[in-house]
Amino acid sequence: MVEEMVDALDTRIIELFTHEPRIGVLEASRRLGVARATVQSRLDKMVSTGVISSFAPTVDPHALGYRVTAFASLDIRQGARQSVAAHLERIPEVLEVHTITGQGDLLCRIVARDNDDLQRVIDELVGDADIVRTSTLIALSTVVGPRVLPLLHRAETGS
Amino acid sequence: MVEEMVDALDTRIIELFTHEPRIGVLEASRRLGVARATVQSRLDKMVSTGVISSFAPTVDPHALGYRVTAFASLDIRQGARQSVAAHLERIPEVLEVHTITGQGDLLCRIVARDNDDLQRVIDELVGDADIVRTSTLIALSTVVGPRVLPLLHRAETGS
DNA sequence: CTCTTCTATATACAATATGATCACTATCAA
DNA sequence: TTGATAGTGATCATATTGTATATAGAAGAG
Repeated sequence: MVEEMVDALDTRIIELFTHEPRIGVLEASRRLGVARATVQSRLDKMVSTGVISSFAPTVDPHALGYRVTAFASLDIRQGARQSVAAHLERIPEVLEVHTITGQGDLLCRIVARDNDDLQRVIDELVGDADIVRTSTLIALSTVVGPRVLPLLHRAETGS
Repeated sequence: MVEEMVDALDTRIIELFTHEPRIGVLEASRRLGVARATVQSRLDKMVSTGVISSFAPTVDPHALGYRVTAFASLDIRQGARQSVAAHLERIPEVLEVHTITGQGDLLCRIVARDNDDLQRVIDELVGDADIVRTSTLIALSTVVGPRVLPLLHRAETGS
């Protein structure tokens, strides 16, 4: 797969739909001063190349009552990655797991309703015998929210 | 703010729009066997309560050529959190920053085009004199993708 | 320089979805 | 019993969509 290029128009389209997702293609084309078909085809292209991976609604765990976010780094037994991954996948509070370099083997992003609940989740997490050691960092606050728009600007052709 | 409840219909609506975001409210109501106004009002409610935080398109940094994801934990000088946060915010490759408990003070999710580029980003990152120490974990692979649907099911009323 | 290809544009049209109501019903709790 | 809340099914005018076409300009290959 080759690196996909985006230009200023692509960026503007994504920004517009990021801020006002419900406007529709026609209204977007009016706002951007281009033809409807242009917006249409740009969107299609970005979806097909994977730059836009989805238009799925973003669900906020916080609003669901999951107020605590934590990062758990797990040391796992040699060769047990597959089974541990399957174990983690079964826990809904585990939102994301990465294999990593460095001291731990896996880094998980987890959420819980509160600190007590976090303990429960961690207990469930380490309930796999192949997990040797864990260390947990609780996220106290979010300083820079999840974002990609600045990156998109940097990736833009000619910048 | 009170914890927001979701029921099975809410979950099905979100799932449907997650898998086929472009179907529209009418088609969704047909698929789910409920009235259009019901889907409409459920969506409106979930947006207003924040359960659905947005319908923004999801941009994939990987497709933009940012193939490396890393987590950097930063120790910062006492009382410099504000200025460091501002510094980090200026770096597009920094996608997310959390204040954390434990050894580090801040945890950042960063991306870069490749390993060399990651070095550049880290150099830029630590270019703030208030950053005392950093340790970086490179994400080698994603074992469990970012997800919230399983959590949504757990949060569902009566489960 | 010329040919080819790609992209954007303008326009058209039928089919469909939207937003906004409304009246009616069922359910639940006080 | 009385409200209050939610879902239903219906209507309506209007706007958007999906799809197609022909054209013009720009960029790249030879």
